[in-house]
Amino acid sequence: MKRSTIVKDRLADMAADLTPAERQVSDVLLRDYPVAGLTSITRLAEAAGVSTPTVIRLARKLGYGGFPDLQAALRDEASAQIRTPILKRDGWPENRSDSPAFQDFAQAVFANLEGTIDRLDPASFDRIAACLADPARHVVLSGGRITRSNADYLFNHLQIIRPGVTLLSPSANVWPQYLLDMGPETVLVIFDIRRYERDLFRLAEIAKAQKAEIVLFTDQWGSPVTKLSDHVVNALIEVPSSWDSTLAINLIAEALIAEVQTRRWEDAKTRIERLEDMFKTTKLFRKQN
Amino acid sequence: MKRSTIVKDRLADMAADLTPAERQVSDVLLRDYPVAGLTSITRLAEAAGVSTPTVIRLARKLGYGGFPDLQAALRDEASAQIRTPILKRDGWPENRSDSPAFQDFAQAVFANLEGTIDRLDPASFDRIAACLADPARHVVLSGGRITRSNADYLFNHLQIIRPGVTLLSPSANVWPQYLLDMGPETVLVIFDIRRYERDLFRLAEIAKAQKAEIVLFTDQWGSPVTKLSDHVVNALIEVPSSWDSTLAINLIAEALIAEVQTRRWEDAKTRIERLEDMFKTTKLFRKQN
DNA sequence: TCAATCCTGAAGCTATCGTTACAAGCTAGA
DNA sequence: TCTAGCTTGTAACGATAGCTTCAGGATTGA
Repeated sequence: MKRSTIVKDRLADMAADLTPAERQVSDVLLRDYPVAGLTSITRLAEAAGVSTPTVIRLARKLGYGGFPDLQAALRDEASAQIRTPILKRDGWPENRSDSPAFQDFAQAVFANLEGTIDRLDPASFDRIAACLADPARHVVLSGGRITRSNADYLFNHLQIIRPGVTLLSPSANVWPQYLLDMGPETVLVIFDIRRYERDLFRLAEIAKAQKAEIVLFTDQWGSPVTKLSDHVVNALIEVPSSWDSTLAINLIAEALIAEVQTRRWEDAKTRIERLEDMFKTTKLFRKQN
Repeated sequence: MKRSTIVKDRLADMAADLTPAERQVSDVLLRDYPVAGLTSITRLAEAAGVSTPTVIRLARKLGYGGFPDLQAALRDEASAQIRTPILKRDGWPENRSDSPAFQDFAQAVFANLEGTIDRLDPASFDRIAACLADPARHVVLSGGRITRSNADYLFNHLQIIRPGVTLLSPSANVWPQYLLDMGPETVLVIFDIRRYERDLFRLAEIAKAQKAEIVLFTDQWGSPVTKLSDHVVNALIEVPSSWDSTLAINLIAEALIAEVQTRRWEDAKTRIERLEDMFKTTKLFRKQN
């Protein structure tokens, strides 16, 4: 019989050959499997009411070199059990000829999206949506070197849904004039992932001093702006590339757009209809060219 | 702020106050959470590439008396996570109070991403990457009302990696001057999802007449530009919202960026280093403000 | 009852762990 | 450029873990 790599199976296989004291250890292990085995040998022995050598003898009987080996096996199992299914999804299309690099990349992105949703506080999401949906508030968006694209994306949609949306220019030297008009009714949305940008921090500082409400989209480590922010979205951004992936940020941005749109459906509807009309008009003009 | 008993939450709360080395530890912990923390402090430190005192400092910062305390907390969490019945582990993180709308949205996005990857022809992906990585080619990008953000995103990154990248202005009336310079060495990247834009089609027509190679990012139904394009990426964009989700387009764009970067690593490396230098210089300038 | 065998824990040893103290290195601001 | 403060790793230390040895105790069969 080939020896199973699963500790639980080995315990079952050897059950008949175990001594009473060893069985007590086995019981404790199985009661909170596999985490129970992840303490020190001393504590495990105490929990089972036996001595430490007994635990070692059990580990050896199961085919491990010693207790640390057994523990490593248990740790691997715990890890495998806890990992969310999407990570180890057997759903990855077989018979595909994607490069391993592409597959790794895609896997990482999925893990990031999942992890980001996992960390997102639903209540916080609601509050952000409420800010952005409030027509009385003025929304100002700003991003950094890379994240300006994300800011642009959110801006692009928000602007269609509601009035009073401004995208700050990437160059910081024109910001002061916008800062002039910021007050308690302003919602400042900042995108700042590593490497965090000093200018954005200063922007947040001044805006905060003027009582603006700050929404921050950042990475898992958190921009310094975090401590100035009223609402923070932490997105996972690491992928097997020398670039960071801002896909998770866009996911939340899109979800917010959908939510905001729902909240102010009546207003947005007419607004969009008017917009469509204008586009049609523009097109007519162009036909003359 | 009441201190959460969940290590993950504490990490998130403190994220902004962590030092770079501590962040590395945090990273390792979260990557295989919570099991990664169940080794010895030495191994954890090694895995994170830091020294053991750093791990202890992190543990203290999170409010634990020392590493063993932190580890005990992690073990409890691992135990709790594994004990929970297989609940709805399939797919959605358990015990979350997300609105159904948000869940539906996220589910749809995941389905879109998977479907998009599924439809993507690896060979085609490679050919597109080859075009974009070829320094002899000139890359021109253009998007529509919504997709200009996607074009901007790809532009933003490509520009850092390689020279000869141009983003067309959203206003079609300045396109002709760019069209003047298009030839067989030009790669024109067009983003066009419903509602497809006539201007983009004309742009493609003229570019095609001048022998430019055309790469098209579109939706599952296919923009009219398809018939003029040499390479087409069809992304799924439907979500339960009155908006379309361009997340799948960004996924492919990001994957392409990673691939292009890999292909021209040597060149890109020095280019990025020079860029970093310039940014540092700019910072020095800014200090005078 | 006795002897042979097996089971078990106490005691001690060594390697490793977790911790502390301190100094070098780095960064930010003047 | 220089200084103050922060960050980080090195080195040294007790404490603990994991392991070995060995002897007491239980069990079994004659």
